[in-house]
Amino acid sequence: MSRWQPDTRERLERAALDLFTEHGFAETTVPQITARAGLTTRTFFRHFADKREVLFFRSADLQQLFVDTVTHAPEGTAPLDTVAAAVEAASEVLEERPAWSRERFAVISANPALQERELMKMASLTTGVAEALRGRGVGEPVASLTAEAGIAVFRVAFEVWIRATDGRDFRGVVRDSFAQLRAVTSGS
Amino acid sequence: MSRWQPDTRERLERAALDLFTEHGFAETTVPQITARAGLTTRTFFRHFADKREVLFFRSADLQQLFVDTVTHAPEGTAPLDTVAAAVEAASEVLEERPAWSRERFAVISANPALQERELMKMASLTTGVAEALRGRGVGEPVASLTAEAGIAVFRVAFEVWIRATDGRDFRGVVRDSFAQLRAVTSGS
DNA sequence: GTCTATAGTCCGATAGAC
DNA sequence: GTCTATCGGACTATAGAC
Repeated sequence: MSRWQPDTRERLERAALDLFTEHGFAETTVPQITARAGLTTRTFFRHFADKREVLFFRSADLQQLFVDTVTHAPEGTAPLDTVAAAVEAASEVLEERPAWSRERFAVISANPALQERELMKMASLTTGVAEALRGRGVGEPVASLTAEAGIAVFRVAFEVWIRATDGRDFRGVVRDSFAQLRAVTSGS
Repeated sequence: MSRWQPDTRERLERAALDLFTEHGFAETTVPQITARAGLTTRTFFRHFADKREVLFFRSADLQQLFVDTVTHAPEGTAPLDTVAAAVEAASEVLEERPAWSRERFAVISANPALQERELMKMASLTTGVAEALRGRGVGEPVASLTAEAGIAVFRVAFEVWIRATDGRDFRGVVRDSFAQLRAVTSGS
């Protein structure tokens, strides 16, 4: 048994999300977060590069899922279809803890600094997907364009899904969104 | 004659970009910027919400151009074509001061915090374009999807253009990129 | 784990433009 | 008189250095 609780990261994440929800992101200080988790300020910055990062360190899992899904799509699958499969696969992550997803979304929506970080994670997702596509032999700039379009659909579908009150499942929203993207780009 | 020089913002912008280029963004302090411009620290924060914003306050012009172009496109133009026209119109802004565009791009590329802010401005651009599309009667989520796709093309085309050594004009890169997006989304 | 620099806020005072 | 822009300084939290 270790001298420290093994779930330090998770406790900090939980304490932070609770405090951000109660008092707002800007109004919560790092010492307040660590006090609630029974740790020191220094410990916080050992686990997270900055105060915002505590809400985002799980996005690495999502990126891994996207990259794996694109990489292991059946041979011959069209580039955009591999990305569509990846975005649909995200439903597993999102629908696993819907309450957490919503709470987190509410906090981020209320703070521009957090939206910036969210956009950075999306950009990282895009880069990862583009790289995976190049690994399948897709050239540039088609790989980047496909990744950008796919992540754009993810962003729009996520917003539709999280705001929906009727409990539509994420996969369905994603399928509709991809169909709409194809319709929009088919003219001219 | 006024007690203050009238071009405070511009002088701060110039001093900041010079110092960022010479020493890097993180290594440059706000007092150094204001000293070079002959002003006090406090004055900097009156003009810019934070240190990063000094590189971005001109993006409001670009957004206005995008919104106007979409809004005033000929009646009956397909949504994505109005956005394509807006992205092409950006060439005027970009090719007006190419040296400044490149210097600015180099500074932003070297710093993640600045990339976050850049992404935020792109998101704002997307929101503005989506709103303009809704003003033309385009419904949701088609308006958002079209705006996202168009700005994605802008982002990719800008990178291709700025990295190009052969002096290709921006409009041509944009046309090619839109054509590639259409090709990518036409399958399946 | 302590110490410190810098970003960024808040208070007020002042001075020219209109 | 009102509006807007400058300056001064004290203050807190973040984040990095040691």
